[in-house]
Amino acid sequence: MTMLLRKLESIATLSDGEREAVQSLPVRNRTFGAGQDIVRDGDQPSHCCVVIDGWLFRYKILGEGRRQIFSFHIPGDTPDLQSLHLPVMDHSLGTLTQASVAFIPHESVRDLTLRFPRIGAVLWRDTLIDAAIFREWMAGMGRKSAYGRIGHLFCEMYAKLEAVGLAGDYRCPLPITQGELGDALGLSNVHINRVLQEMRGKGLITLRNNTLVVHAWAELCRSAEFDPTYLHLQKAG
Amino acid sequence: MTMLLRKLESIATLSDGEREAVQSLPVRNRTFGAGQDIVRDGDQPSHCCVVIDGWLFRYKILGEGRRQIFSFHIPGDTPDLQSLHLPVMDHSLGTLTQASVAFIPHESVRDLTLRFPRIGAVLWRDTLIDAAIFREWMAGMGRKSAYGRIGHLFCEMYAKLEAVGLAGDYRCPLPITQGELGDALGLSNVHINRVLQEMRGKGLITLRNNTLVVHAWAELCRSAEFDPTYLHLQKAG
DNA sequence: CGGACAATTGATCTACCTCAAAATTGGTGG
DNA sequence: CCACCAATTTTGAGGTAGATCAATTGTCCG
Repeated sequence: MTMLLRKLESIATLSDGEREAVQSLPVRNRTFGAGQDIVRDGDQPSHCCVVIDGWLFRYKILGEGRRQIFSFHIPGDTPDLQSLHLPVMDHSLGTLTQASVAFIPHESVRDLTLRFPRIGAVLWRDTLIDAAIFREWMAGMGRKSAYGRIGHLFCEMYAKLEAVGLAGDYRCPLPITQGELGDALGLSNVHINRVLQEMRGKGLITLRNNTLVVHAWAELCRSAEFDPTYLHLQKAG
Repeated sequence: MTMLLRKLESIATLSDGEREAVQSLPVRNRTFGAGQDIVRDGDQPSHCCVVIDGWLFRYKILGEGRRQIFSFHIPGDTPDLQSLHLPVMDHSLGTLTQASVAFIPHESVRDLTLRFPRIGAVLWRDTLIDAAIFREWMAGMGRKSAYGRIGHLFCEMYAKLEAVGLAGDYRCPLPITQGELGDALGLSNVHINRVLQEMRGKGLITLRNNTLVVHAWAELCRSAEFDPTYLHLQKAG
């Protein structure tokens, strides 16, 4: 459970007892290939999960092949905490890349939050940040241009990766296809492609081999109206 | 605190002790005119709030007069629980109509959740449903037509109002202007107007005097792809 | 009765979509 | 190491849902 611990400690400072309790959680690890579902819309999961390695994403299928992607998840994330309190899934969780995922029984997590309310608060807080990110995406889809939305997603993913030590130097992994970007941002893959070329043309970014390099961070943030406040990256009081 | 109690009991059955603890919360009531801010982007609130009467909404201002509305709130809602764990606001909360709002100090709510973890779980659950609604709006803004989005919002508001006894008979209050609908759904007020006329023309709905009447519920749900699962209206186990 | 706000209408424009094909890329087995 | 397959990216050519701008009309109150 090192990954979960690292995530929790990035959010709040834990006592020895808390740390030990987290480490003694009964965890079962599983690996998945790319493009597999971990939990499906309508399921009633009995476990929460923590991303150990690889990327996951949450999505929902609408009719006629339409798909909306809600979030991308990186190592340390707990993309499925909601099933702790909402028994039936209203969306799906799948892998973007090959991934290693740790599963913890709901019962153990509930017990943990009862014995250590501060850990409960940290997990609750995590789901609130999740919601804050949803709001930010909503603002993008409702009121920003394709250019602004794409730039914003790049800023967000870089900031999140950097915060857990998986990126730096304005360079980060980004194993997301243009089609997936479109389904996340409410755009077509064709239009994503054209806007990416425009951003490349301006020398703002490079995106190749699943790697994003931002050549002009300040300019990217400005044009995407990116303000990281909503990520609430600072530690909790 | 009758309103909060009613809301909590609509979600889970409370014990006598829990009920009493909720009722003895130190509450301060305030009334607001229409169009006033209750909490602003950047604030660090010290209280949570519960809607007693009237409608609220959450929103964020982007540049150049653009605004994104994230949610509408009706009596019984707790639109500001996130400030309990995220000290600085990343959006604003304002009134849509004249409204009466109850404020409870964060400290008291935290204390309540410590003494009665089940209440904490219910509140946490409430914020998770909030996030589920955000996801549903995202899916609408990303992948649905204006027609589908508007219809979906009508279904959602009716379902939420009906669940707390504020609507029935396919008729409900809806004190939302066409401009506000547009800012919620990522559309212009002009287009909202035209789509509403189309829905009226088909005999689907009536919307006048801040009152919505749905004449063909099943057809509206179908055309909006509305499935209430995401509202998680059933009581918690 | 007047003033402000909300709804409606008309005309024009454009950001982004759809469809379809071609070019690239990356992974795989031989 | 190469050839090949499938998935992705890229390009081109229309098409359209919804935006913008600017009146006009309607409605609600004080």
